[in-house]
Amino acid sequence: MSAQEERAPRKDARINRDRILETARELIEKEPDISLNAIAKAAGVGPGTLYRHFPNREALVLALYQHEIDNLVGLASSLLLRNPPLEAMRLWMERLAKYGRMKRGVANLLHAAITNDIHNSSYSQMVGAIEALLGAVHADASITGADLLLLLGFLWRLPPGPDGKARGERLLAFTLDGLASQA
Amino acid sequence: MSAQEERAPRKDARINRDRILETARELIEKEPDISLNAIAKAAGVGPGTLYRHFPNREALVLALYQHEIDNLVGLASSLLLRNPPLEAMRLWMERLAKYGRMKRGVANLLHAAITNDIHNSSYSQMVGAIEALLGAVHADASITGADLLLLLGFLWRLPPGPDGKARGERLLAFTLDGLASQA
DNA sequence: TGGTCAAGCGGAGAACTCTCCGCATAAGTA
DNA sequence: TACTTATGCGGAGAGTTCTCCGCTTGACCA
Repeated sequence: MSAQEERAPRKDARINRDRILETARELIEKEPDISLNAIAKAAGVGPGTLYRHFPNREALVLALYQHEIDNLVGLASSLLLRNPPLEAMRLWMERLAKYGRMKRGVANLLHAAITNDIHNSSYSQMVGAIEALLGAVHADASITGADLLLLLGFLWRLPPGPDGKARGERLLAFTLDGLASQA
Repeated sequence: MSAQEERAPRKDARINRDRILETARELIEKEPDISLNAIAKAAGVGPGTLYRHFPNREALVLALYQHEIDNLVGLASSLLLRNPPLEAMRLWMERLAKYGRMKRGVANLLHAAITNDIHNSSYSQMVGAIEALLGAVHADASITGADLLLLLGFLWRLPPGPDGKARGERLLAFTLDGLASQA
């Protein structure tokens, strides 16, 4: 039972958090490898404050891209409304691939979300979206949503450039064929 | 043309390299996250020396496991001699999975070899082994050896424990089904 | 409005990775 | 053997990640 009452955060804490995020967005855009200390300084807070809000670089980047993850998650259900299941799956994966290619940030953050902290909410959202797609394709899949997300990890480890794109497309086609043949 | 004569390394350099490797093998066994400085100190060399021989942690771990990579590469051809292609492929992948599970080192190092340095010899050896297996399964595969190695990356990103093992087995079966249905 | 106290802050500092460069020395040369 | 030189060595130190803890302050209550 014991529903632990999470007291709302203090206002200054919220302000600091927002300032850090805003500053980080600008600085990381310019220079992806900028140090967290430098971000803290630019945001006008101490390093301790930054690290309290975001325990490591990945957590910070994750927060930066939370919005885009939300989009991706929402996309799954809307694709399912308008398309046959396999087609929805294909379209969704292509969008995922696009994120993986464009923003290496999304890439690493998803990997981090997957590996570091299994109770991470972004991770469960993503798994949920995939489960929905997978369930539409066939009710009793041999692999789970989490399995598939892990498998799709290749999308954010592709080398940059047209070569990487081609490899991503081949592997995606391979994966979809596998899913289709199970249906 | 210009075949640049690589002069043989100095004897003391070779000795130091070996001492570092030997020390690293012992220390990393006990404590995987031990600092490179600590390894250098234990090996009786300065940090600079360690970093000259191995530019970063991954390069060092890669050197430690070079022997096991050689084994894996050799295994591919001997499996092909004794088994039908698909079975050889299956057995080889299972061995790969075992390495991935047992030694997280092999894991990360392979990832590093794949992503960082495309001209890395361990990487090309592995791709070669996979090409051989793939070629035996079907002459005109839609995916390349490098593609498949990238796909198999899930093997060294599995969570530890029985849960991870089960997931690995499911994904491996999925992958093999896909390869088989292309044959 | 003043008092209480937990939430939150900042920065000193520990530990680490990796680089740079002056010095030592192994390996060729005469 | 004595000389030369470029290969390799070591460690100081710059830059980074992340932690710890004493101090500050916002939020709630009387």
